[in-house]
Amino acid sequence: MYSLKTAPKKEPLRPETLSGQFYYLQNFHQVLDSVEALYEDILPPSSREFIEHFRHLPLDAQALLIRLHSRKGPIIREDKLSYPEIGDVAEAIRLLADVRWLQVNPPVTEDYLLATLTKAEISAGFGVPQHGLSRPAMLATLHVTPAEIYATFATRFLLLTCHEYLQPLLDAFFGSRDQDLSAFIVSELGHIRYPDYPLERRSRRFHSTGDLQEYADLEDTYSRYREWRADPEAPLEDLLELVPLIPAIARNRPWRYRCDRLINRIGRACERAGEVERALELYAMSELPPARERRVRLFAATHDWYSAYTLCLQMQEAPADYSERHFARFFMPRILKQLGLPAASRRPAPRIQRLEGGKPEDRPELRAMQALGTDNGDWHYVENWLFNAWLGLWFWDVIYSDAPGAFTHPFQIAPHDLYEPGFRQRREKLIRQRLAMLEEGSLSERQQVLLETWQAHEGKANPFVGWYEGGAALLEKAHAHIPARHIRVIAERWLSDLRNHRSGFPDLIQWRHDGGYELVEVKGPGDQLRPNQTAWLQFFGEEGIPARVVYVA
DNA sequence: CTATTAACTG
DNA sequence: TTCACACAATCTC
DNA sequence: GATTGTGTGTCTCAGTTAATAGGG
Ligand SMILES: [Mn+2]
Ligand SMILES: [Mn+2]
Repeated sequence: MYSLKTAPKKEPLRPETLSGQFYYLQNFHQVLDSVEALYEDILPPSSREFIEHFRHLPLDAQALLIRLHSRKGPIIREDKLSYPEIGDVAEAIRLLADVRWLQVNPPVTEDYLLATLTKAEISAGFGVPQHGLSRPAMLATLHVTPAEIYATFATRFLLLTCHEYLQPLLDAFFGSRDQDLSAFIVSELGHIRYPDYPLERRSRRFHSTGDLQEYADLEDTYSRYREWRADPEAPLEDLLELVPLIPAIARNRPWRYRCDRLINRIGRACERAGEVERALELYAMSELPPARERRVRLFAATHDWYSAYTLCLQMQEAPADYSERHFARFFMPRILKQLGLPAASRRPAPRIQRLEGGKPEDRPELRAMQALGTDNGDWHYVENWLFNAWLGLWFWDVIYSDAPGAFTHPFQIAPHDLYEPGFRQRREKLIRQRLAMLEEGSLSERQQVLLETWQAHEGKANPFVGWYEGGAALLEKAHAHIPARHIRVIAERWLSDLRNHRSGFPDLIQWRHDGGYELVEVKGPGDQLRPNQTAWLQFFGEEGIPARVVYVA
């Protein structure tokens, strides 16, 4: 792989000697150092080799590789490179090509090459008219081979081929694919301020080379699924090819959720294409709702009432979440009827208040506020913001406390395991303390805690607190009007499933003159309660928390 | 020719 | 990419 | 009424540049 001529120099590049214009290379070296420190023994051998050889490349070659990696690609034209800080780009290209991390004029199909050419260039190069034609229309009439393109244009076409070595390093560093090297810049420029959390004793999110491989396979398959979705012409067969690529189900792995979500989405696509058997197979692999609901519906649609009954019964007795509980409750009577079994009596429909008033062009929530009037107190349109902000502040220190595998790099908005099962269990002691604090001390002391937390962290990126103007005042009101017991039981339910229980709160809240409060969910015509809203409303009813639904005509 | 969009940058 | 929502089309009861 | 799918607004870090679409 490495010829003598390009054999590594003895001394690796020392990133601390880099000047500011190589900021992006400094950042990448930080990634390498961090990943080596945390995951040295489980990195794939090819990635370890990559690191070793990368460190020994000359500065220009290192810099060019990272510059190219930050481009969209996949094909990049040499004549479009303008990097004054890199002295000899041609030499850097030669070095990268020598170690096979880069291909010059690679054997790819012509569409990748054409994507780098402008309409004017294509027109001039191949004599096709460009005026009045959209790009797709122009390309439709054009038939050229890659060889012809290479012969026609003077520039070289570059393709990075080190993705398979580089990606595991970035996966290991970020722990997910939703961030890239731009996180360094965005943070440095102050566009995003991250919360403070402990990084001194980092613990691993990946525990073996297999873990890293499995996660990479999942994400690669996921992006192929997204490509399939984006193309309306793509045949179902292309999608079905992905199914065997989905990693063997990794129970208790952090990426189980993403895995099951991908399975559910492919299953849904199969349903739309009429591939019921395929869909059933896929859903059977997934534990994530609505997999079981879809199976019950498909059994029902094919009149397999016995299978529908068996599965629906399992859902009823051990619902994975509110949506399964909700579905089993309303769908079971239908199945029982088909089987000739007696159905339990229907629950009475909740009483709904109908309101009229407000300007018809306004949003239903605003119309309801006007119609409800302010005789008993002011209304505020807070929806999910209020309780998430309140609880997000109260549990701020818990969320950003040390926990196994929670924090691995400096650009995290939340702990990696925020929405994973076991989030509470891993922080049980602290959570109990914070819950107990809710009903200890004086009202003003607790209010002080909230306000100080707001002031200390205002503006920092986080999953729950939106730092809106006037938000702190609303939270003070909430603290004064909502009894501590109400907050505590809401907190318990919120903590039990942060992903699902962070939404579904009622639209409006009223601070009543009598010191109390009331929650109101507004429904306009054509809108109905969603399962997560029903779940909270039912919970509020059980706990004696004042909440109702109003319908705006 | 102008408005919109995508890519790129720090 | 992700929601939360409004609304339309289609089918079933 | 139930179900499913679609579109919309919101939110993406902010600012510059080049390419494209589309109208006159
Ligand atoms: Mn709402
Ligand atoms: Mn509503």
